[in-house]
Amino acid sequence: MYFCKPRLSAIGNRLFFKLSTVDNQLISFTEENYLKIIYLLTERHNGNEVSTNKLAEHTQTKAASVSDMLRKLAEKNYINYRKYQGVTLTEAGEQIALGVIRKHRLWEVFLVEKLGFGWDEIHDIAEQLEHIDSKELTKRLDDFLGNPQFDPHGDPIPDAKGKMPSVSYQKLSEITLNQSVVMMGVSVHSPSFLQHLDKQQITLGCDLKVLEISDFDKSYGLLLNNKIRLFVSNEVARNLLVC
Amino acid sequence: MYFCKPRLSAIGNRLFFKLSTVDNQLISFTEENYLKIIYLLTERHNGNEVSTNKLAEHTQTKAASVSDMLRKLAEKNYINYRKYQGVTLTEAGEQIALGVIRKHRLWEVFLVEKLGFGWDEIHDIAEQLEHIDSKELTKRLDDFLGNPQFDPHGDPIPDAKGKMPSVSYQKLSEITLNQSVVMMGVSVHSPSFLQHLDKQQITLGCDLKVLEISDFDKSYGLLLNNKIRLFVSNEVARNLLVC
DNA sequence: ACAAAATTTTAGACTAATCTAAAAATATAT
DNA sequence: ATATATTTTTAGATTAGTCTAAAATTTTGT
Repeated sequence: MYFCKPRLSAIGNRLFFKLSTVDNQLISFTEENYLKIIYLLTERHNGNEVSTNKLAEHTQTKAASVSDMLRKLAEKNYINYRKYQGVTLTEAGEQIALGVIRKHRLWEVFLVEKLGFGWDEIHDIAEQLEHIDSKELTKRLDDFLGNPQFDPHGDPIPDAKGKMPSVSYQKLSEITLNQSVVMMGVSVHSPSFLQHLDKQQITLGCDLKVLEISDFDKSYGLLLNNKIRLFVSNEVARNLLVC
Repeated sequence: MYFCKPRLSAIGNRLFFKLSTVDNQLISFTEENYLKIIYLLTERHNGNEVSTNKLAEHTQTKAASVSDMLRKLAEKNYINYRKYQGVTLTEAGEQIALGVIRKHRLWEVFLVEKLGFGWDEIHDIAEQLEHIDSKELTKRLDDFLGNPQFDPHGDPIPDAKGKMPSVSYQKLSEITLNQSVVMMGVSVHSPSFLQHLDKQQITLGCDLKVLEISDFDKSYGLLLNNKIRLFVSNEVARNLLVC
């Protein structure tokens, strides 16, 4: 039999819950999560600082816990942190975040393409798989999947060096009357939203022509794949990414 | 964006590092590991109690830590524990252990069959993947792999209900002169042992005929696949499983 | 510009899982 | 059979990550 200490590891007296190594720095599972969330929220806020409260909301912890963690991440030089002013990632922090996001999105491709999961079922599983620590595994998985550039939600997959494929999506809600666009992604990944799209047969890659924009509620009348008439609320239109 | 609390979860004030749920009981990552190791050591010791020191050795912790954990696992009724007398698994504990072992071995098949890893490279990665908590994922992975009964080391894979395929392997060291056998598994998974076998082209499923057993050191002279003469030490012969 | 509201940080406490050192129980050897 | 050695457990401490409550800072509204 051959065992090894798998994901808990004691360094000196210190217990780390799942480690990965970047430049010989130990990164805990929890730290990876914070960095990933900071990356995604910064991206969503066009590069602006992310606030403690926003982080508390998305890590599902309390602001006090976030403050503690921010102090720690700042000490390790993963984030730029001025008290009360929110945070952004340093270069080092961004590389770690991109590594986690890369794994998350590759696993999502695996779950959909190889195991036949729906795009509404994969998030929570990928949330676990994204922390598996093996460079070689990530590389081989990437090759096995055919080096995909985008995940099943249309999100770009960073390459091994952390470089993101460039994307220039617009929201469907920004598209004007009679324009034809291709559905490229979603900006919300909640199962209920994705299932709503499934019901209307709106899938990645489908054609959408804007036939009508309601004056009343800004809902959209669409022609799907030059065949089917359908209507989506403005809420849906704001979360559909097209080009 | 859609986040969820992935693998750390607070119940009341309690922090769990990675949870899985069996009968609504929360099982931490660490508990899963202890149960798995108790299962494997009990199996190896023909159903006899496992000692605290043996567990400390295999969990890579100290005996004092093991004692603490045993108390906890006994409280939750995962193990039968009489102080100073070692432990065995209860039915509940065994089911959890078998679930972890099932995932470990399925992932090993995936790593070798789909990603092209060598059998000497997969243990540490599977050690992480075995804790991914999703019934549906395990089921789909199992189907994707063609419902394998054995992993790349020849170890049996328990089914979804925890039932192990029955195996009746013998050690090569128990085989008598001139017998022909098929290589079915290994009882040690260390990379160095597996690489040693690779060098000699000893693989799962190969034919081995015992041509010679040295009086001096009990090493074995073998005929591999009716073609190649080779010699293995008694140490190797004891860890090759055949039938 | 200042008071009130909101946000963020600090202080102090808790849990899981570990540790070391010491005490208790069991096993071994003469 | 008893002293010694080994193994196991207990006691007390530590760390990461969380919590609540209170204090500090920033933002907002008049």
